[in-house]
Amino acid sequence: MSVPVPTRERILDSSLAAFGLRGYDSTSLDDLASDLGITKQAILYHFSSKEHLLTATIELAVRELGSALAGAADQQARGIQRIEDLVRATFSLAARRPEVLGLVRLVTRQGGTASGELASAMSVMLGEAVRFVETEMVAGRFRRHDPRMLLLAVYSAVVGVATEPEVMRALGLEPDLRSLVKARRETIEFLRAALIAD
Amino acid sequence: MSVPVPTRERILDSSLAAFGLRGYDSTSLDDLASDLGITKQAILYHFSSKEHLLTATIELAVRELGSALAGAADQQARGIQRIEDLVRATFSLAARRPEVLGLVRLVTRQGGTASGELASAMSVMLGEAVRFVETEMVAGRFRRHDPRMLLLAVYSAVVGVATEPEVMRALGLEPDLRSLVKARRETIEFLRAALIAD
DNA sequence: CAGAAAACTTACCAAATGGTAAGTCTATGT
DNA sequence: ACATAGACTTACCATTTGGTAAGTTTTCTG
Repeated sequence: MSVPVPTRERILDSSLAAFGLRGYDSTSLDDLASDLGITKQAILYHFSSKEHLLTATIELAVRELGSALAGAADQQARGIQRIEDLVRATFSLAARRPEVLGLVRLVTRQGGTASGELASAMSVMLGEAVRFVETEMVAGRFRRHDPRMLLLAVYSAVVGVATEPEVMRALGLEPDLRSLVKARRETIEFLRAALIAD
Repeated sequence: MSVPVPTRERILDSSLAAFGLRGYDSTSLDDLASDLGITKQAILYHFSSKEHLLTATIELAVRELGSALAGAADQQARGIQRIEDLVRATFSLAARRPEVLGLVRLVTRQGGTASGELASAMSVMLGEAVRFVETEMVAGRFRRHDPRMLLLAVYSAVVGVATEPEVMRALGLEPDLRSLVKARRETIEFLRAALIAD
């Protein structure tokens, strides 16, 4: 017997999908409401303005991103294994819920008012990542690079591959599950080649 | 004595900047017009609808992208040198005219009606790139990968690094010219490590 | 210089958008 | 049974938006 999902959560789910896949300005409250079979004012009852809705949606995305990554990364894993875990988790998230990474990207690009929270959450994650990469470099398991630049390249490559279906199409690849699996494997290979010290 | 720039071109320049940096839906014709000191109807005189304006803007971006890359890539260059030329050109474009890559990204992501031309232009470029990479692999200068997947990773890494200032900030890097130069150098190092066969 | 085409502007307009005000229905605790 | 609070809906509203119609000014041409 399924418990009915509270309206508030349904709104957040819908707006995460819409904002993440189509963008903030491209999504009207009326669109959201009619998708949910409610009225716009029901949304404004739960979230006092569109911007507040965006803020709450970003919070949700941060939680989902955080739990997806935290759940995947074995804290004990070292070297390329840990990177592999994270890439796998990122691709899995991109396949299951593309809107989450879409929203992260939207916010990191536009940077508006509501982005403070995501920016700080990202800062924490990236700070940990920098320390991890530095440790690996000191231990001689990774090639020497500027850790921050390296992470920027890795982040861009992974999120890009995972979220650019149109580019895949332009390359003659269908963005279906099989291709995504292949893209993940190749991305890991690529990173392995770039990272592992001889 | 500078010749006055025709209104049509001024509109295209403005809309390239606005669409590329802020997005299509986020840019109103009234905004564009008041920036240019003309009325919205002057825009609609030159371009019969907002969508037509987008199409023309995309054409402009494709031309700029094409000439930036064509001008940089020495057709004779082989191996990593050619990749380096292209990365350098891409970063240069990202620094000089971030809106061009922004628009390319916008269109490759949203895919709408007007994207046909850019998609086909990209297909051509990427087709050439695939053949180039294959040649290099056969010649033993590059490691063996799936060329298309490799290009997807390279494209994502380069365009990502060049166009994600917010992520740079989250990493504690200011997206100024010096950091961009450093990012370019590191990206080339990264690609070199990933690509060059032992 | 006449006149026509090009390059605009002023004046509108219908639809969409985010948001407010006020009412309705329902559950719940007293 | 009844007030009360929560969860909505119906009814509006001001602004913004893309777009049309009709004029006006400028530029080119015969």
